[in-house]
Amino acid sequence: MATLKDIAKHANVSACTVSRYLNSNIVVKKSTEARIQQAIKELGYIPNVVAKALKRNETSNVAVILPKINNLYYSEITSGISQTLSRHHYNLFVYEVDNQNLNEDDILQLMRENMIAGIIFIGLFSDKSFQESIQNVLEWEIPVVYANRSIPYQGFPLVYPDLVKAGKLGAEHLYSKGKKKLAIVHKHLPEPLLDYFIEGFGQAGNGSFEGPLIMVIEEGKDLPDNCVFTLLENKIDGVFVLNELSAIYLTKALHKSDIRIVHDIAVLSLGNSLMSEISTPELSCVDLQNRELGVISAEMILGQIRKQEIEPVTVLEPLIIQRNST
Amino acid sequence: MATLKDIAKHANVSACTVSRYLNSNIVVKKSTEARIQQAIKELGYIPNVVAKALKRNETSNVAVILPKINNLYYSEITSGISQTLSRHHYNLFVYEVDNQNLNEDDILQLMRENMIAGIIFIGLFSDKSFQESIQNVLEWEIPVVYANRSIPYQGFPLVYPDLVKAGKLGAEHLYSKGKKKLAIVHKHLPEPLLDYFIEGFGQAGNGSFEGPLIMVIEEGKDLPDNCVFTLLENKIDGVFVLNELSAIYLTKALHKSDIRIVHDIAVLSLGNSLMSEISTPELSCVDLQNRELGVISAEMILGQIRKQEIEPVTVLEPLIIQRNST
DNA sequence: TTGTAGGCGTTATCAC
DNA sequence: GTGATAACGCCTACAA
Repeated sequence: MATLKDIAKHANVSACTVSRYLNSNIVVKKSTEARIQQAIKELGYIPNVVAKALKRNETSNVAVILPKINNLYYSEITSGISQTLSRHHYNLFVYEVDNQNLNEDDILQLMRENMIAGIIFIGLFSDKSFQESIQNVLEWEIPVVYANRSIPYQGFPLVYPDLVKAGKLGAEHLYSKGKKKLAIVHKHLPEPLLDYFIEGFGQAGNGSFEGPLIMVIEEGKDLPDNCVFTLLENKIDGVFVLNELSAIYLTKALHKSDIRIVHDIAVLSLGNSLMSEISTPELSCVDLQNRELGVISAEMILGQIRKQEIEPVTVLEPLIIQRNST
Repeated sequence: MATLKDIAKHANVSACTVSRYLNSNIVVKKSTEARIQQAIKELGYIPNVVAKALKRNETSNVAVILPKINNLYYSEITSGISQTLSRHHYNLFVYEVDNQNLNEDDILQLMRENMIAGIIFIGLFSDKSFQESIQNVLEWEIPVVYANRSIPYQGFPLVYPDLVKAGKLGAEHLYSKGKKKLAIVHKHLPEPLLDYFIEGFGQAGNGSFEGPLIMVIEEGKDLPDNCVFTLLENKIDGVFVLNELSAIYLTKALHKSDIRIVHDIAVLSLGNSLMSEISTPELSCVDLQNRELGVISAEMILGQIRKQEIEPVTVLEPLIIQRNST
């Protein structure tokens, strides 16, 4: 395969002239340019990005670390990242950590070996090792973004949806439909995250309503135990399910028990993937803007790579999507 | 950052000894090994994969080219690929071509610049430029797999589901439920692909039943025009929808028209993502084994990279999944 | 069992 | 405007 040197020889210039011309670092004479262009065409020159990376000590590769790519929640984000990176001529590595025998340290090792230009972590790392990994990443001083992780700022850039606002929007929406007794169903959400939603509920209705009933889904289950019974017993008429899939299962369970969705109990979901749209009834939801989250994550990585000042924390505004379950 | 040379110096050996030791090309003396290990630990050595790639003229990076990552159909396949590659210490580049201003030639250029070890194409490329791209790939002689593209063998490895079998299974399933007049609904499927299904229908029931009614969904629409009306008019009692999303929309449309799914019209879907499971009613489907397809694609790429003889064409056996729509 | 030296393809430095 | 030279970090004959 033709190299820069070959081009140089063929065009009767030095390799460095070709290099600088291609990287538009210099202006060359018209005649030189023509000869170089012709050589490139004739020899079918393909630049070697690997050699370039070695010399420059940086690649154009960004890695996304996520639990699972075959999950619309994560793949929406990833698609936003992919689109943004590609527009800036960066490549995207994807690493799934769920499936595989990869732990956080393995991943970091891999990143460094491959001279990754930046890393976007999506979702939750196992909390035990999280603090240590963070430490390693910070020491390494590589561009990094934690996407979709609603935690206090600890020295690395964050992008996440405003969960308090999500809670508030959700509660307000349900109240506005005339619902009085609300519940939150969540799938083993860590305490601090859940608290954001509860805080949002508190803000809705100026605190004049009582707090929501909290119901948790055990690991490996689709719904809380005795879910429908508990809802009825507590005379709940509006449920905010903090997980799209569970929201769907809930509507199924309610339907099976002949409880009318909306009229008897309204169900509001969180996240706005295709699943909400295709389920029956179509789910109203609080849209967390996942694609946008991906786009912003990528932009923040690129900003860091280019040594620009970036906003350390970006909080996205959730949106209410009205469909047929509320 | 510590390099191989640093390790060598620190361990009082030559760089080449360290290199060969790390690549397990030689056995070194116990004492040497100990010193090297210690040096690596003390200096925190991270191998530079980029330099290695330059020297060896090959990377461990495999690229997946697909239309859309935020689509369960493709992301299931991708997840299978990711898992397999990671087990063999290969990295995965993902390129979306749908979203972006990337055409086939841009992609190929990118692949070559980055010294990609192999490429997996998922799904359909625009047919105009497809033949040309193929030509380029073949000339380049890089490992490549076309996944999920049911076409005749043209010199490059293929993995795809047996669509004739899928059609046969689907028809047999519907017949076995007592359905007599079947229809196929497809979303602008290219002629040859559609013909596979029709052939499969022919094989079911030993040709003693009449051929299915073919209904096509126009670009940008969810269902064929006058879909329900046409089904009723033709007294169709079993529909095989060759697109999961459309199958869901069809059940919705039928429900809206007060037509009983299963009893009046059975709906069979193609593909077995989470969507089939969560829709109402839960969709029976022909499972195309997408994750398995990804796993095999990755294995075929790895086989080629390792210069092993590989099966040029792998055809996957579809499976019937019985749920509540048939 | 270990070391020496050259080169992979590119870019940066300095000179002209 | 252009060129010579060295260097990025690693691997691999070949030599010892």
